[in-house]
Amino acid sequence: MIDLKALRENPDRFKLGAQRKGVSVDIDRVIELDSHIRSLTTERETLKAEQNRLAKESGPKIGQLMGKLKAASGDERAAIEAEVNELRSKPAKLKTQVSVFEEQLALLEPELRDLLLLIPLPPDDDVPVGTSADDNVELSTWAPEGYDLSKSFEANRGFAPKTHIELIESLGLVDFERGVKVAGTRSYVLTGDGMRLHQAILRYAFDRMVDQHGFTPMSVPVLVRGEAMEGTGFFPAGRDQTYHIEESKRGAGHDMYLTGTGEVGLMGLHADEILDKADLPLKYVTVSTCFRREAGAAGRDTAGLYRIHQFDKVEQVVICEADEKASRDWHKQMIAIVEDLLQSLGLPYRLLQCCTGDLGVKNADMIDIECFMPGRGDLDDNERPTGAFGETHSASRLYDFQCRRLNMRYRDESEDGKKQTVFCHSLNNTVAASPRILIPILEMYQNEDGSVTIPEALRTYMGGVERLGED
RNA sequence: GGUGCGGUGGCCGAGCGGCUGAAGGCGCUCGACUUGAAAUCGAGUAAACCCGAAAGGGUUUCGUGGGUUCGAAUCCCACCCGCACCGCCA
Repeated sequence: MIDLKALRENPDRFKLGAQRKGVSVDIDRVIELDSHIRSLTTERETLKAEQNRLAKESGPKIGQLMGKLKAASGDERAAIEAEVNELRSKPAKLKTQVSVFEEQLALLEPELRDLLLLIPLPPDDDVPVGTSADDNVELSTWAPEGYDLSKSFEANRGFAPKTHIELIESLGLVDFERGVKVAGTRSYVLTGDGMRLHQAILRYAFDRMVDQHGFTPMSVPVLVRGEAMEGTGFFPAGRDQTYHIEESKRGAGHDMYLTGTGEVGLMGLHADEILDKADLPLKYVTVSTCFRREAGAAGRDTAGLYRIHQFDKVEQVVICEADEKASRDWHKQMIAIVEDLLQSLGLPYRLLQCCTGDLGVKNADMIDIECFMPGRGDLDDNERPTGAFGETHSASRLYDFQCRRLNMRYRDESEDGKKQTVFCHSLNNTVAASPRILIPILEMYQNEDGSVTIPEALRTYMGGVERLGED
């Protein structure tokens, strides 16, 4: 949720932001509704104040008169009754007047709310303007000693790489056929060492977050109420991407949704809370199963483990004070954590500055981290892939966009010493999403004989196994 | 699935038609005492929105929505959520 006051003061900033993000939303209508609602509100409140005043004034009088009435009779009685009726009628008149305004407001307020939910957070000025992923900007690359990203995998290693799909098949790590049998397209079953490697990377990443980076480990619901989806900014825009459990159709009180990221559960934890400033920043890590419908991605990445409906992800979330510098610093730190992890695994990667058109409604800034996948990319003359980077991580900086929607605040003192409540800032970043991360691991660690070496860091999580596919 | 109970401020908890934006406690802030701290004592301390340069004023909010009433945290209705016990069960 954006700040309505800020929009009122500077609508152009939000118009430009929406335009740069490629989101079409009628901001002029929002301004019109807002000013209309405010003038109606003022009138209603004036009447209401008068009504309250009268009620306070005439209440005791009515009480007194009613007392007298008991003892009175004849003309005196009639006079008292008339006076009581008079006293009662004034507030009643106001009440009908108030209800006229209330009816009008009841029509306009939901419209404003619905529109507000659609207005994107304007991208920061230092985010490059662009319309699609093609306009994203590479910031840096990293590769382990002895691997030169400017050369092909074959030039580096002396043999042509197999794709992760080929390696998976020959090593028996995944059963796609049976996955599809059980759950349909884009489903899979990790088998044997495939499942073990999947668990190994998740646990390795999770443990590092807790042990080395001091994040608080959490388990969170992946089946959540709509409020959590809306609060985190995934609704209404991302409804299509979300599995919807229509429990209300079965008589339950409300529907449920399967989350596409642990971010939803983690951010939902403190919704509607006023936090203690001393408790910030909150640093949470969770590992959760993620569900994505991948609507609109029909035909893209249909083979292999790249684009699937269900996966597991270690996710980091930071909730910090409302300070741009703090947000920016945490963003860098959270990216550094991932770089450190990837370097410990010896996986080549690059940092990609997402352009405005690739940000989504809730981000001010987003850095994607892409691992190098030798089995991806365009095909060469021999119909073999030439290798390409593939997104494995995404680091978002959201300012107070989510915390406004979630109503997550903390107490602070303003410069003049006054106490106030402030919306927190939030950030999130992938730590490791598997099985997608298995793609670069398998493809980069493959050997000429078709075996795959287990990265050293993961071996303790693999019962000491050093190599898959060894005779 | 059955039965019972309940949802009040940052937290706990009282109130059960007007004097209640809400007792009391905890927490927090400031002050006194103290070499300092603890303890103790005193004062203060809800949120959102609107008007205002500010001082200040107004409206709303006791789960949500509707109703009764001159007036509702308090009465009525519907809904949501939670807890306890029983049944079933990983």
